[in-house]
Amino acid sequence: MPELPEVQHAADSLGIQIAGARIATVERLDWPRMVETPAPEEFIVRLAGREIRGWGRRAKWILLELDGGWTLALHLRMSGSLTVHPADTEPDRHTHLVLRLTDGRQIFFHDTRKFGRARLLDAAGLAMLNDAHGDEPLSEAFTVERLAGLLRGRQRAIKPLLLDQSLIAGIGNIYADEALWCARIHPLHPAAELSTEAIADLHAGIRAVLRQALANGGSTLRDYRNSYGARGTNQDHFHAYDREGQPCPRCGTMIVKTVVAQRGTHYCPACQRR
DNA sequence: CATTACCTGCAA
DNA sequence: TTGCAGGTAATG
Repeated sequence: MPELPEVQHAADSLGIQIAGARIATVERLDWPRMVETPAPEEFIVRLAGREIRGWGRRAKWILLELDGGWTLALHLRMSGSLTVHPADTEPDRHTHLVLRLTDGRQIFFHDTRKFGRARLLDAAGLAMLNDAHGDEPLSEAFTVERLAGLLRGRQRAIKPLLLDQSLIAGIGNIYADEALWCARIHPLHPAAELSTEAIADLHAGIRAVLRQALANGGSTLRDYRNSYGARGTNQDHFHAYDREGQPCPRCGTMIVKTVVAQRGTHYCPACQRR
Protein backbone atom coordinates (compact mmCIF):
# COMPACT_ATOMS: atom_id res chain seq x y z
CA MET A 1 0.00 0.00 0.00
CA PRO A 2 2.27 2.69 1.15
CA GLU A 3 4.98 4.21 -0.98
CA LEU A 4 7.42 6.96 -0.07
CA PRO A 5 4.86 9.70 0.70
CA GLU A 6 2.65 7.41 2.78
CA VAL A 7 5.59 5.93 4.66
CA GLN A 8 6.97 9.39 5.35
CA HIS A 9 3.65 10.50 6.79
CA ALA A 10 3.28 7.28 8.76
CA ALA A 11 6.76 7.79 10.22
CA ASP A 12 6.29 11.48 10.99
CA SER A 13 2.82 11.18 12.48
CA LEU A 14 4.03 8.30 14.65
CA GLY A 15 7.38 9.82 15.59
CA ILE A 16 5.94 13.15 16.66
CA GLN A 17 3.62 11.37 19.08
CA ILE A 18 6.07 8.93 20.61
CA ALA A 19 9.53 10.48 20.47
CA GLY A 20 10.92 10.55 23.99
CA ALA A 21 8.60 7.80 25.17
CA ARG A 22 9.83 4.45 26.41
CA ILE A 23 8.66 1.00 25.36
CA ALA A 24 7.49 -0.96 28.38
CA THR A 25 6.49 -4.26 26.79
CA VAL A 26 5.90 -5.94 23.46
CA GLU A 27 2.45 -7.48 23.43
CA ARG A 28 0.29 -9.65 21.26
CA LEU A 29 2.79 -10.87 18.73
CA ASP A 30 0.31 -13.36 17.30
CA TRP A 31 1.95 -13.54 13.86
CA PRO A 32 5.61 -14.08 14.73
CA ARG A 33 6.56 -14.38 11.06
CA MET A 34 6.35 -10.61 10.85
CA VAL A 35 9.55 -10.37 12.92
CA GLU A 36 12.43 -11.02 10.54
CA THR A 37 15.26 -10.44 12.99
CA PRO A 38 16.17 -11.32 15.64
CA ALA A 39 14.11 -14.36 16.68
CA PRO A 40 10.71 -13.24 18.02
CA GLU A 41 11.52 -14.13 21.64
CA GLU A 42 14.72 -12.10 21.54
CA PHE A 43 12.92 -9.26 19.72
CA ILE A 44 10.44 -9.04 22.59
CA VAL A 45 13.09 -9.07 25.29
CA ARG A 46 15.40 -6.57 23.61
CA LEU A 47 12.68 -4.02 22.90
CA ALA A 48 11.40 -3.92 26.45
CA GLY A 49 12.65 -0.84 28.30
CA ARG A 50 14.06 0.94 25.22
CA GLU A 51 13.63 4.67 24.84
CA ILE A 52 12.47 6.02 21.47
CA ARG A 53 14.94 8.76 20.69
CA GLY A 54 13.99 9.71 17.15
CA TRP A 55 12.53 8.54 13.88
CA GLY A 56 13.12 8.51 10.17
CA ARG A 57 12.43 6.78 6.89
CA ARG A 58 14.67 4.89 4.48
CA ALA A 59 13.06 3.63 1.27
CA LYS A 60 9.70 2.24 2.47
CA TRP A 61 11.01 1.40 5.94
CA ILE A 62 9.97 3.36 9.02
CA LEU A 63 12.92 3.67 11.40
CA LEU A 64 12.54 4.22 15.14
CA GLU A 65 15.86 5.13 16.69
CA LEU A 66 16.18 3.56 20.15
CA ASP A 67 18.70 3.85 22.93
CA GLY A 68 21.63 1.47 23.03
CA GLY A 69 22.31 1.89 19.32
CA TRP A 70 19.28 -0.12 18.24
CA THR A 71 16.87 0.74 15.42
CA LEU A 72 13.37 -0.69 15.09
CA ALA A 73 12.67 -0.92 11.36
CA LEU A 74 9.05 -1.43 10.31
CA HIS A 75 7.77 -2.14 6.80
CA LEU A 76 4.03 -1.77 6.10
CA ARG A 77 4.12 -3.66 2.78
CA MET A 78 0.60 -3.70 1.31
CA SER A 79 -1.86 -3.20 4.14
CA GLY A 80 0.02 -2.26 7.30
CA SER A 81 -0.61 0.75 9.50
CA LEU A 82 0.82 2.10 12.76
CA THR A 83 -1.49 3.94 15.12
CA VAL A 84 -1.26 5.28 18.67
CA HIS A 85 -4.00 4.51 21.20
CA PRO A 86 -4.85 5.19 24.84
CA ALA A 87 -4.09 2.56 27.47
CA ASP A 88 -7.51 0.91 27.42
CA THR A 89 -8.04 0.47 23.67
CA GLU A 90 -8.45 -3.18 22.67
CA PRO A 91 -6.68 -4.23 19.47
CA ASP A 92 -8.81 -5.88 16.80
CA ARG A 93 -8.01 -9.19 15.16
CA HIS A 94 -5.77 -7.69 12.50
CA THR A 95 -3.43 -6.07 15.01
CA HIS A 96 -0.41 -8.36 15.18
CA LEU A 97 2.03 -6.34 17.25
CA VAL A 98 1.47 -3.93 20.15
CA LEU A 99 4.16 -1.80 21.74
CA ARG A 100 3.00 -0.72 25.17
CA LEU A 101 4.69 2.50 26.29
CA THR A 102 5.57 3.24 29.92
CA ASP A 103 2.96 6.02 29.94
CA GLY A 104 0.32 3.40 29.07
CA ARG A 105 -0.24 4.38 25.46
CA GLN A 106 -0.08 1.67 22.83
CA ILE A 107 1.32 1.54 19.30
CA PHE A 108 -0.69 -0.87 17.12
CA PHE A 109 0.86 -2.49 14.06
CA HIS A 110 -2.32 -3.36 12.19
CA ASP A 111 -1.96 -5.44 9.04
CA THR A 112 -4.85 -7.22 7.38
CA ARG A 113 -2.74 -9.11 4.88
CA LYS A 114 0.11 -9.96 7.23
CA PHE A 115 2.81 -8.93 4.75
CA GLY A 116 4.26 -6.26 7.06
CA ARG A 117 7.64 -6.86 8.67
CA ALA A 118 9.67 -5.75 11.67
CA ARG A 119 13.42 -5.87 12.31
CA LEU A 120 15.37 -4.83 15.35
CA LEU A 121 18.73 -3.78 13.98
CA ASP A 122 22.13 -2.89 15.42
CA ALA A 123 24.37 -0.45 13.58
CA ALA A 124 25.61 -3.13 11.20
CA GLY A 125 22.07 -4.26 10.42
CA LEU A 126 21.01 -0.72 9.74
CA ALA A 127 23.97 -0.26 7.41
CA MET A 128 22.93 -3.38 5.51
CA LEU A 129 19.38 -2.11 5.15
CA ASN A 130 20.77 1.17 3.86
CA ASP A 131 23.09 -0.50 1.39
CA ALA A 132 20.30 -2.65 -0.01
CA HIS A 133 18.46 0.43 -1.24
CA GLY A 134 19.21 2.97 -3.91
CA ASP A 135 18.89 6.74 -4.14
CA GLU A 136 16.30 8.65 -2.17
CA PRO A 137 14.49 10.43 -5.01
CA LEU A 138 13.83 13.60 -3.01
CA SER A 139 17.43 13.94 -1.84
CA GLU A 140 19.85 16.55 -3.13
CA ALA A 141 22.03 13.77 -4.42
CA PHE A 142 19.34 12.53 -6.79
CA THR A 143 20.13 14.79 -9.73
CA VAL A 144 19.20 14.43 -13.39
CA GLU A 145 22.75 13.21 -13.97
CA ARG A 146 22.35 10.57 -11.23
CA LEU A 147 19.15 9.33 -12.84
CA ALA A 148 20.79 9.29 -16.26
CA GLY A 149 23.60 7.22 -14.80
CA LEU A 150 21.14 4.74 -13.32
CA LEU A 151 19.41 4.29 -16.68
CA ARG A 152 22.59 4.02 -18.72
CA GLY A 153 23.16 0.55 -20.09
CA ARG A 154 19.91 -0.86 -18.73
CA GLN A 155 17.77 -2.23 -21.51
CA ARG A 156 14.88 -3.20 -19.27
CA ALA A 157 11.59 -1.32 -19.43
CA ILE A 158 11.48 1.92 -17.50
CA LYS A 159 8.53 1.03 -15.26
CA PRO A 160 10.04 -2.05 -13.59
CA LEU A 161 13.26 -0.10 -13.22
CA LEU A 162 11.42 2.62 -11.30
CA LEU A 163 10.01 -0.07 -9.01
CA ASP A 164 13.45 -1.54 -8.27
CA GLN A 165 14.20 -0.41 -4.72
CA SER A 166 17.91 -1.15 -5.11
CA LEU A 167 18.15 1.63 -7.72
CA ILE A 168 15.66 4.27 -6.57
CA ALA A 169 14.04 3.87 -3.16
CA GLY A 170 10.43 4.54 -2.32
CA ILE A 171 8.60 4.56 -5.66
CA GLY A 172 5.80 2.01 -5.95
CA ASN A 173 3.06 1.22 -8.43
CA ILE A 174 1.07 4.43 -8.01
CA TYR A 175 3.91 6.90 -8.31
CA ALA A 176 5.67 4.98 -11.07
CA ASP A 177 2.55 5.34 -13.23
CA GLU A 178 2.08 8.96 -12.21
CA ALA A 179 5.71 9.93 -12.84
CA LEU A 180 5.67 8.30 -16.29
CA TRP A 181 2.44 10.11 -17.13
CA CYS A 182 4.02 13.41 -16.08
CA ALA A 183 7.06 12.76 -18.27
CA ARG A 184 4.96 11.46 -21.21
CA ILE A 185 6.96 8.22 -21.24
CA HIS A 186 5.49 4.82 -22.14
CA PRO A 187 5.96 2.34 -19.27
CA LEU A 188 7.59 -0.22 -21.59
CA HIS A 189 10.14 2.17 -23.07
CA PRO A 190 13.66 0.71 -22.69
CA ALA A 191 15.38 2.68 -19.94
CA ALA A 192 18.64 3.09 -21.79
CA GLU A 193 16.93 4.53 -24.85
CA LEU A 194 15.28 7.51 -23.20
CA SER A 195 16.41 10.83 -24.62
CA THR A 196 18.20 13.38 -22.46
CA GLU A 197 15.07 15.48 -22.49
CA ALA A 198 12.88 12.55 -21.47
CA ILE A 199 15.22 11.74 -18.57
CA ALA A 200 15.05 15.32 -17.36
CA ASP A 201 11.25 15.21 -17.56
CA LEU A 202 11.20 11.89 -15.71
CA HIS A 203 13.42 13.28 -12.96
CA ALA A 204 11.12 16.27 -12.59
CA GLY A 205 8.05 14.04 -12.77
CA ILE A 206 9.26 11.68 -10.04
CA ARG A 207 9.94 14.56 -7.68
CA ALA A 208 6.75 16.42 -8.55
CA VAL A 209 4.42 13.47 -7.96
CA LEU A 210 6.13 12.54 -4.69
CA ARG A 211 6.08 16.13 -3.42
CA GLN A 212 2.45 16.58 -4.38
CA ALA A 213 1.52 13.35 -2.61
CA LEU A 214 3.42 14.47 0.48
CA ALA A 215 1.54 17.77 0.42
CA ASN A 216 -1.75 15.85 0.22
CA GLY A 217 -0.99 13.50 3.09
CA GLY A 218 -0.38 10.53 0.80
CA SER A 219 -2.85 8.45 -1.20
CA THR A 220 -5.45 6.26 0.49
CA LEU A 221 -6.94 3.64 -1.82
CA ARG A 222 -8.24 1.45 0.93
CA ASP A 223 -6.06 0.77 3.95
CA TYR A 224 -3.58 3.58 4.30
CA ARG A 225 -3.93 5.73 7.41
CA ASN A 226 -1.38 7.89 9.16
CA SER A 227 -0.75 7.33 12.86
CA TYR A 228 -3.73 9.46 13.85
CA GLY A 229 -5.95 7.23 11.72
CA ALA A 230 -6.42 9.90 9.05
CA ARG A 231 -6.63 9.16 5.32
CA GLY A 232 -4.65 10.91 2.63
CA THR A 233 -6.30 12.88 -0.17
CA ASN A 234 -3.84 12.48 -3.01
CA GLN A 235 -5.99 9.74 -4.59
CA ASP A 236 -8.24 12.62 -5.72
CA HIS A 237 -5.39 14.03 -7.80
CA PHE A 238 -4.25 11.06 -9.88
CA HIS A 239 -3.67 11.68 -13.57
CA ALA A 240 -3.29 8.06 -14.72
CA TYR A 241 -3.25 5.62 -11.81
CA ASP A 242 -6.64 3.97 -11.18
CA ARG A 243 -8.18 6.05 -14.00
CA GLU A 244 -8.80 3.37 -16.63
CA GLY A 245 -11.45 4.52 -19.10
CA GLN A 246 -11.34 8.09 -17.90
CA PRO A 247 -9.94 10.92 -20.03
CA CYS A 248 -6.27 11.82 -19.89
CA PRO A 249 -6.15 15.23 -18.18
CA ARG A 250 -3.64 16.39 -20.79
CA CYS A 251 -5.10 15.21 -24.09
CA GLY A 252 -8.52 13.71 -23.37
CA THR A 253 -7.68 10.23 -24.69
CA MET A 254 -8.98 7.35 -22.53
CA ILE A 255 -6.47 6.07 -20.02
CA VAL A 256 -5.80 2.36 -20.60
CA LYS A 257 -4.81 -0.32 -18.12
CA THR A 258 -2.40 -3.12 -18.98
CA VAL A 259 -0.02 -5.37 -17.09
CA VAL A 260 3.67 -4.46 -16.99
CA ALA A 261 6.11 -6.24 -14.73
CA GLN A 262 3.15 -8.15 -13.27
CA ARG A 263 1.62 -4.94 -11.99
CA GLY A 264 -1.48 -3.14 -13.12
CA THR A 265 -0.25 -0.24 -15.23
CA HIS A 266 -2.18 2.84 -16.27
CA TYR A 267 -1.11 5.21 -19.00
CA CYS A 268 -2.29 7.43 -21.83
CA PRO A 269 -1.73 5.65 -25.16
CA ALA A 270 -1.75 8.97 -27.02
CA CYS A 271 0.60 11.21 -25.11
CA GLN A 272 2.89 8.67 -23.42
CA ARG A 273 4.73 7.59 -26.54
CA ARG A 274 8.37 8.22 -25.90
C1' DC B 1 12.70 -12.05 -17.43
C1' DA B 2 8.37 -14.35 -15.91
C1' DT B 3 5.91 -16.91 -12.42
C1' DT B 4 4.65 -18.06 -7.81
C1' DA B 5 4.15 -17.34 -3.08
C1' DC B 6 2.93 -14.83 0.87
C1' DC B 7 -2.38 -13.16 3.15
C1' DT B 8 -7.14 -11.22 3.56
C1' DG B 9 -11.09 -8.75 1.94
C1' DC B 10 -13.75 -6.79 -1.46
C1' DA B 11 -15.84 -5.85 -5.99
C1' DA B 12 -17.10 -7.75 -10.21
C1' DT C 1 -16.56 -17.69 -7.41
C1' DT C 2 -12.89 -15.32 -9.40
C1' DG C 3 -9.63 -11.87 -9.82
C1' DC C 4 -7.39 -8.18 -8.03
C1' DA C 5 -4.97 -4.97 -4.52
C1' DG C 6 -0.34 0.28 -2.60
C1' DG C 7 5.19 -4.91 -1.85
C1' DT C 8 8.84 -8.02 -1.94
C1' DA C 9 11.33 -12.53 -2.01
C1' DA C 10 12.00 -16.88 -3.86
C1' DT C 11 11.77 -19.67 -7.52
C1' DG C 12 12.57 -21.48 -12.88
